[in-house]
Amino acid sequence: MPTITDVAKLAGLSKTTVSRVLNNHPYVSKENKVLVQKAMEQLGYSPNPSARRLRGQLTCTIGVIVPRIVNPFFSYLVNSIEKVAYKNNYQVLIFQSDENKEKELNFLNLLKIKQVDGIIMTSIENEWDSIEQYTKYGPIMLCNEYVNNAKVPMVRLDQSEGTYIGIKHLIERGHKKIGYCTGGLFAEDGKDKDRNQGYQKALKEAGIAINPNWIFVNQHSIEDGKQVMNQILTLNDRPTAIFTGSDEIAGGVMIEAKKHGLKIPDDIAIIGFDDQPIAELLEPALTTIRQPIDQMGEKAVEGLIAMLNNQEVQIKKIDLPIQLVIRKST
Amino acid sequence: MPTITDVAKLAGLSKTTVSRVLNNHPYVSKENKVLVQKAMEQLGYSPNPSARRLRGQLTCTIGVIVPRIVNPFFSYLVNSIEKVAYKNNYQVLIFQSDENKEKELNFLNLLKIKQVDGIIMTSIENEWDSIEQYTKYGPIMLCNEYVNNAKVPMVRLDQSEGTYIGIKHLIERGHKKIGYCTGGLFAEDGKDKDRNQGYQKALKEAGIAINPNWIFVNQHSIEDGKQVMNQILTLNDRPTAIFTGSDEIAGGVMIEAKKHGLKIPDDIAIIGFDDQPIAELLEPALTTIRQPIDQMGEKAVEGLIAMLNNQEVQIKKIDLPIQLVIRKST
DNA sequence: GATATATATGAAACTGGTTTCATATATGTT
DNA sequence: AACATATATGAAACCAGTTTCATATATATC
Repeated sequence: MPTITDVAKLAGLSKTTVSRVLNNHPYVSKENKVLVQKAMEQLGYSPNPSARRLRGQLTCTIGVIVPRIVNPFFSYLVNSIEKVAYKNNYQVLIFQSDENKEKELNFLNLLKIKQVDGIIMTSIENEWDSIEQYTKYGPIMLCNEYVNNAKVPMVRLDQSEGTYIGIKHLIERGHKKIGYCTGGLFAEDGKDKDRNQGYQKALKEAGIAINPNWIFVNQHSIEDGKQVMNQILTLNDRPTAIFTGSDEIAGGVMIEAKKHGLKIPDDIAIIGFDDQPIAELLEPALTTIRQPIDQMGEKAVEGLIAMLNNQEVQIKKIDLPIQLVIRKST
Repeated sequence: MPTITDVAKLAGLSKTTVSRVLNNHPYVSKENKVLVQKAMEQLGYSPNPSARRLRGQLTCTIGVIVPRIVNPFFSYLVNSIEKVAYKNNYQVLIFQSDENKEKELNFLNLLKIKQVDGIIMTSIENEWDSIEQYTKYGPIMLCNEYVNNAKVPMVRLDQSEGTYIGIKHLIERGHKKIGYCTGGLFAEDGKDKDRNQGYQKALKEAGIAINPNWIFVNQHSIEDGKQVMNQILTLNDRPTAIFTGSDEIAGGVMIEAKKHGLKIPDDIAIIGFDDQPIAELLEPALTTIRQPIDQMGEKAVEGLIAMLNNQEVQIKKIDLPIQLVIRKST
């Protein structure tokens, strides 16, 4: 591996001048700049990132925190993040928080020790106060999950509106008994809180009272969905429709409903969230609320890189469009 | 951020001794070792990885190459790799080759410039000859995809056997006209070649001739699966069963078959590969060949870390068990 | 008791870059 | 012409560690 010294020797100049060319400093003559560039090319030189890093500079790495990569929503998000990062010559360090507060802080610490230039958080486990202090070590961008009053940029969609149009769709189909799955019922901020608000708003508008028996908390996976359905089956007064909060939960609900001979959507209508590929594969195909995942990833990376380049951090909230995709399950 | 110098000062010793403690060198007295450890604890010291890296040592980062993270097979693999890596204090740099040779080489280059300690390749785009040269910069471990005669360790399962039991299962169900999807028909080595062999072996044993019209090359995604089904529909002489090579392709085949009124498995039997979560969600539930993904990821990371620790590189092939999961689609 | 070996420690050199500082020359201004 | 400023360059210090080398002491061997 050639070093900066090799390049300097070949070009007949000092390390300093080579470093200046490398970093686009002013005050290098055109002729010498060309000389250096030729020498670099001839040697196939590329600067050692560790050495640059040591001096407190670029690491060309961005960290991404996801709760679980196996959740297709997040693997699609990581996919688009990685693609845009690659185009911009950034590497992507991936990290699963596993919904564990300590793991999350461990990863944020990489900002402090200059292992990553910035971090995209697609989920948030800790209180915002604990996270905020890390922003002094490098930029943090929120994508998907968010904290409304946080002073960092965020890419998100209006979860309240998404849930509202989903529930409203069920009401328009004639349903009055609507089940509701949520990540957290008493969320004080962010996605779950906004979703809960959308749910309440839609019911209130239609003059429908909330039935606590039909609310299912802390739901995420296919397995959770199955359990929700089994819980519903034990009820005397059952909901005729259910809003699931993710296509995975919807899949679990559906498989278990069919197993017990229920017809979808006649006996129970199901609506998902995300519009993942499985939405189309399910039988009947799943009505769901589409999130523009690719766009979310793109905007997040572009925003983060912008923060890394412009010194002045702009705190922007980027809201993306939301869309109801009606298929056969409602 | 405290540095090694701060620790040395507080302990009243030299940087050298602190470094020795840090790296478990012999010849440090017990008393001084304790002194150093106490100082480190008191200061909340953690060594700067860039500085260590610069000296050509540990980066505590392993790279993982996947073709596409959105393929659930690979997101599950990455999941288990990340979990085991985290337990062992390693970070995971993720990289999508997108089935692009140049991108793959770009990533392997991180080994050369000491950005990662080692790399796990879950897919292989380039000829092995081009890849092999990178092994001199750091260990490469193959996981899932493999090159039989490569002199690097690999974690895999017997793809030939997997395909063989899958096809044999179809034959036992009375099928004689069996369609076959494959990544590459003329693969000279690795997974696809072995799968093709298993396919041929099963047919040969049953005295069934291969019909080239029923072979579909370069298949990977749900969309591909749909196209396969559409191609089948154009045939006068159609297969009565199809081996798909992945649950995703199987899903695509199934959705399209149902769309055209075919009954599964009566009109066409479908068998997948991987046993992904969707296998169970499909209607009818998918018969498939299970790959022990979690175990593959675990073994790959453990193997790579072993190579990084023991200087002597053991070239081991780890074969994992394979299993036919019979559901309703066959 | 003399010599060889194992244990223990620190000063200084080194890794590959970036940054600071000193210096030299070219250009602009009065 | 005298002085100020802009341009251009390199030597040396620096980042935070690791490694080499020199040296001192303790223990083992003959």
